[in-house]
Parts: sequence; C-alpha cells; structure tokens
Amino acid sequence: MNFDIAIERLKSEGFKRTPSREAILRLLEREDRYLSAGDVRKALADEHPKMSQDTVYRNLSSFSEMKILEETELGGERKFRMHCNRHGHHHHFICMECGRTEELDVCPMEQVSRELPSFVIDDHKFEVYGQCPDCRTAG
Amino acid sequence: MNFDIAIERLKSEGFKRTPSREAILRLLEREDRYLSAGDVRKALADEHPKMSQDTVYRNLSSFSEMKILEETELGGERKFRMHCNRHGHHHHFICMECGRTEELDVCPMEQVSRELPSFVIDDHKFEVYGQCPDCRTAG
DNA sequence: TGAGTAAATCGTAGTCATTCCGAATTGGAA
DNA sequence: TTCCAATTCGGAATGACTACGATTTACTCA
Ligand SMILES: [Mn+2]
Ligand SMILES: [Mn+2]
Ligand SMILES: [Zn+2]
Ligand SMILES: [Zn+2]
Repeated sequence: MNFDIAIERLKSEGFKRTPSREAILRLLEREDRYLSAGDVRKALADEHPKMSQDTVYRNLSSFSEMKILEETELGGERKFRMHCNRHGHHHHFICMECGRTEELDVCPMEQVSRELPSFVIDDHKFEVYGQCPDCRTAG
Repeated sequence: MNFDIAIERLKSEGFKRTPSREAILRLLEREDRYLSAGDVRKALADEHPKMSQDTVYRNLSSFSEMKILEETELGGERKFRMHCNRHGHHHHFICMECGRTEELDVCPMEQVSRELPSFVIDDHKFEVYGQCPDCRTAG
C-alpha cells in the first residue's frame, strides 16, 4: 500500500484528510517497517513538533482498523507498518536490529483447522524474529 | 510439568523454597492456562493478602527463565502458564473466553528456514486464538 | 540447634506506554 | 462563506511493570 491508496481508503471510510494524517502516512510509506507510536512522534518532531500523542495513537489505531496498516505487539509495544502490497494473507520475518521485515509465504493454518475441528478459530499470529543479511554482514 | 518437578528445578538452580513460590506454583499447576501477574495476585488475595506485586512479577519472570513456565504476550500483558508435559517444541491454541489452551502439533519453521537461507533466525511466535468447544456450547 | 548471611520479600515510589477528556481548532459539506 | 461534526491539543489519569531501601527468612555450617 502507498500514500495515495491510503488517502483514498481514508476518504472512502468517511475520514477527513488532515496534515497530521498525511505526515504519519508519508512517514510509514517511507520507512516500510514496524514503528511504535513513540517512533512516529520522534520522527515527526521536527516537521510537526505540536502533534499530540493522542493524535498519533488515535490515528495509528484508526489506520490499523481500516486495514491501511498492519499491526503487531512486540516488546510490550504496539507497532505499525504500511500494509504490504502482497495480495492476501501473509506473515513476516522481523529483524530485531534494524526493524526490516520480510514477507513469508508459509502459513500453517489449514493444517491447524484440520487438527482442531471442534474449535472456533478467530485469529492467529505467526512471526519470525532474527537478523537480516545486512545487519549480519554489518555486525 | 507439575509442582514437584518445578520445586526440584528451583532447588537445582539454587533458588530457595518459599511460601510465595509454593503458592504461585500450586496455583499455576491447578489452573493449567495462561495467567497474568494480576490474575495471580487476585487468585492469591485470600491465602496470601500480603504478597507484594514485586514478589509476583519477580518470581513469574524467574520461573519463565528457568523454563518452569511458558510465557506469552497477549493484550498488552505478559502471561504465564505451567510448562506443558509434552516433549519438545510446540505451540498453542488459546481460548479467548476461558483461557483454556490446546497444544498444537504443527510448527512451520522448517519451511521458513528453507525460505530465508541468508537470514539468522533466533525466535518465532505462533499462536492460534478462538473459542474452545466448551465455551462455544455454553455461549 | 543456633547464629550468620545471602536471598527473598515487603511497601512504596517511579517509569513508560497508552487512554481519557474538555476546550479549541478545522476540514469539507451545503 | 457559514457551520458543525470531526479532529486536534494539552495535560491528566490509568495500568502494567520496574526499582529500591528496609526488613524478614531460608538455608548453611559450626
Ligand atoms: Mn505485511
Ligand atoms: Mn505448552
Ligand atoms: Zn496466517
Ligand atoms: Zn515453532
């Protein structure tokens, strides 16, 4: 997903286009990795020093709900990234050093459904953590 | 894992056997599901009204480090359960209503390793969330 | 069995991410 | 341009978790 598609989605859901929202979306498009609310505030400190934390948290949550962003919980923090272009369901490798993510092709849920026929399955989380090639070389 | 094995592990790691630790371990053995530090405090409020939160948090963390407990992060909270008897690596289904867990046989990591040969893989998380048969019937 | 001691606990204050709220501002419809 | 619901702001409140000095206690060893 890119900035323009995100803005379209925003409008189609009845949300207003504001400078705060533009700045947050442009940042996430540029960074292309998981950022916390704190990361977003720091990154926008120069450009938008008056943006309140309420605004950051509220918009990140809204964007996540309307599927503009992907969200995860990592190290006791909620983190957000622009939704991948990839078509359909997928999971991520996440580099614990630089935050770079890599999309994964595998999802084990078909097998789990067969394994638990009497359970209602609502959601699942699959994430792989480690060091990306760049950070390995640099280290 | 049960209480007695846990106490053995405790001793073998050089930790002391205290009433607080006994109470926490007995509770987790009995409950057999993920509990937060707050859950533990509430459950022990009658029996041990003076147990401080420091004691609960510190011991849950210690038990997790020495592999007596399994740990996850769910809804912004750390949660702990007595380590399963099952031999070796596994993952869980977790009922979002009652907290009941079900061990899963599938782990997709062999495939991921093949998919990411140039990445260092340190850890992974796979969890399935939903409603267990009992809660589905009751609902 | 009775000190001695390091470990453990207690009580409380501090931290940090996140949420809440009332007042002020503003995007966009009419 | 006017108007108002949506949005933002600033700051206080919440809740999980951590830190820490003072006190207690489980275990060691004489
Ligand atoms: Mn993605
Ligand atoms: Mn288990
Ligand atoms: Zn999946
Ligand atoms: Zn696994």
